[in-house]
Amino acid sequence: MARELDVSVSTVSKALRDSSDISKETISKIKAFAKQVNYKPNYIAQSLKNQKTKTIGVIIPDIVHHFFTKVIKGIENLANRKGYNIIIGLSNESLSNEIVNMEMLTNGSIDGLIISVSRETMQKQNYHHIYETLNQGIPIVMFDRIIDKISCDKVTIDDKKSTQNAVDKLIQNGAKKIAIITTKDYMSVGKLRTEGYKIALKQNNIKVDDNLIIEVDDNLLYEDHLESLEFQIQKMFNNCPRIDGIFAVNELFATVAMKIAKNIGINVPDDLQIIGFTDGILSRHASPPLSTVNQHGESMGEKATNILISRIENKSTDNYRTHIIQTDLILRDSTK
Amino acid sequence: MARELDVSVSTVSKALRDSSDISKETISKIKAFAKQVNYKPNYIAQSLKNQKTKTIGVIIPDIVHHFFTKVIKGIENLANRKGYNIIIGLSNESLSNEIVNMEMLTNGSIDGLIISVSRETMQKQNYHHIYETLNQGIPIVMFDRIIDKISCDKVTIDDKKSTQNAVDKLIQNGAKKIAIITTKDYMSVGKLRTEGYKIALKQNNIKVDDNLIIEVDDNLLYEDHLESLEFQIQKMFNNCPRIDGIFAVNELFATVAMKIAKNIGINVPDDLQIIGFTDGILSRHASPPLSTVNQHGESMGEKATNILISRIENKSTDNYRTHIIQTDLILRDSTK
DNA sequence: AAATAAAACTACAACGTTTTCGTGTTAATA
DNA sequence: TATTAACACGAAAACGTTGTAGTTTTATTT
Repeated sequence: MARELDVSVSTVSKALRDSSDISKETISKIKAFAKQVNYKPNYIAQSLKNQKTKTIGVIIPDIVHHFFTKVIKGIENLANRKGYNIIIGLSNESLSNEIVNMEMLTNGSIDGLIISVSRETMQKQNYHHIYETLNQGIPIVMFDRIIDKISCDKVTIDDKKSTQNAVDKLIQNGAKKIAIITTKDYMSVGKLRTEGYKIALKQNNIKVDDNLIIEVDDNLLYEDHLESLEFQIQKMFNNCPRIDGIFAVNELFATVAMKIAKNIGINVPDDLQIIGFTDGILSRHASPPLSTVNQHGESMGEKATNILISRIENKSTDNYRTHIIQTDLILRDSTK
Repeated sequence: MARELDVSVSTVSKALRDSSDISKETISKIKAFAKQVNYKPNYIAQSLKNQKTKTIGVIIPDIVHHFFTKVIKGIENLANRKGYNIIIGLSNESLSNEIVNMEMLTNGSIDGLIISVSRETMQKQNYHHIYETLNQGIPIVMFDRIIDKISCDKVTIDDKKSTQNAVDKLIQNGAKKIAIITTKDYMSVGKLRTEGYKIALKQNNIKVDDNLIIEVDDNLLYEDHLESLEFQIQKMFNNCPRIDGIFAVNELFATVAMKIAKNIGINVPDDLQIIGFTDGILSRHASPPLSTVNQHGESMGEKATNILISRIENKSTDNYRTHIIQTDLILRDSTK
């Protein structure tokens, strides 16, 4: 472009950035020409020069998942408004995939990272790659599945309290024998929600019955492969036919539980009340529609992005905080 | 790194790439040191040098959508295996968002683009931004919502034929009065599927009844805001109570139709058979589970990626092809 | 007319790589 | 011993920007 207009590249660069030491005529001449040839400054070169990519990395365990897509939507929205692009990596719940993805991104491609770690990462407690990224000076914001011992910014919900409120609601509605369908212990969210469940029971003087705590190993859970889940829930109904409340840590568990209950002639919500977690499409369109805890995934994504960008742009390295997104209970027809 | 080892940057660069004119001892010395300090070559600088970013842009209308997430999963998977990153833009069904996103990406950030255009883009038939990108020499692969008149690679399904097969199945199962719930005409997929529906009827000597073609304006359709959809379906049942088959162009329409039918006492599948489109989570967990046309979103994403990458790496500009992904009919309990 | 100040523009280094070409050292050959 | 070949390494340009530090031109003042 400089060649065509017979000026120096510096002049062009400055003209486009409205520098004060270029005359008005030259500025408008150059801008006109730039528009004409549809000139766009090369982002890569700018990134190299400024040591900023204006790109945020996002790593999640799975994209075919309502909650995560909501979060991404929130991230993308705010990021775009602030002039950032997002580049997405999927770990598929695998530690090695997570590592590969992080290595691909932490070579200068991104200014910061938003991550919800894989199941395997939590299980094996192998956080080496995360520490390394932080040591490289790349800020990280963890969301949803967070790791307490890593010091970085975090955005999550109060899993314990949210569950407690939901179970409280079941109790207030008259339920006495309340089961929880949760995940194995290594998942932070499953663990916390189970704790919340227990607290709610205790505070209402209901004894915790281990037969009513169904721990599903969702390692074994794939798309159409729900047998073990169904089997465990079926067994629970067989063992304790008088269950009148179920709290499920996600909407799939809640939906499947409701289906099985209906199959064996239990009426929802008259005989059995159910509350799930995550306000997804399944809950909304189940029959009856499921009451759920709304996690506000989009707000979560926005919050995470906000924190990350201010971290990127201010470079402060202290005062890591864990931000709590408020949940609320959406009452539909699976509760009285 | 060169400084610390007291060699030149060229030597380091060559050593890491196993150049033949560096001695073995030096190579191993440098590699050892590189590993020790966890050195990673800066991608941005490489991109600038090679004029290749090893990044694929993906623009879709919505990410909170089962089909699109499946496609992304396919894209990400293959892209990663081939050493590419993906960077995602969401148009939110808006033309201006689509344009903004494309401009953010076509400044050197990506080597190629995979896109499913927004509803507004189809409606207004404004393809300026797409032509511009192509003129810049950036290869594009369109999927699902494709635009015939643009010459570039495309990946899609045979909407007409798939629908025809599904409606055929309904007819073979004994349905005589079959409705279709589709979208307004400006959506290529809605239009094609409606055509397929008509062909199936005609081939079976059933007269097309316009009262049985429900065109939903999904501009008006937001998450919880299903009133107009429900109203139109309700009206259809009122007008033609003897409907015994429904083909819906997506799983939401199918699910809602089934819900309304059940509400007014129609038994599925005995009195009414339903087939939807897209094998999503709703279809699988509806009661009864819905028969659907499976679009194989993941294969679609993989195919698109494959085509794009070979286009990027071979730079051939001719022989644009439209690739058809085979669909199949998943028969569940909403059909006999 | 000379000195000074202001305005308008350019040269150049830098960002971190890769690559081509060149140079110096050592070893082999005549 | 002189010539050449093979080997090991380094210097420098290039990718497309930006910003600093000039340099040239024009205008203003004495």
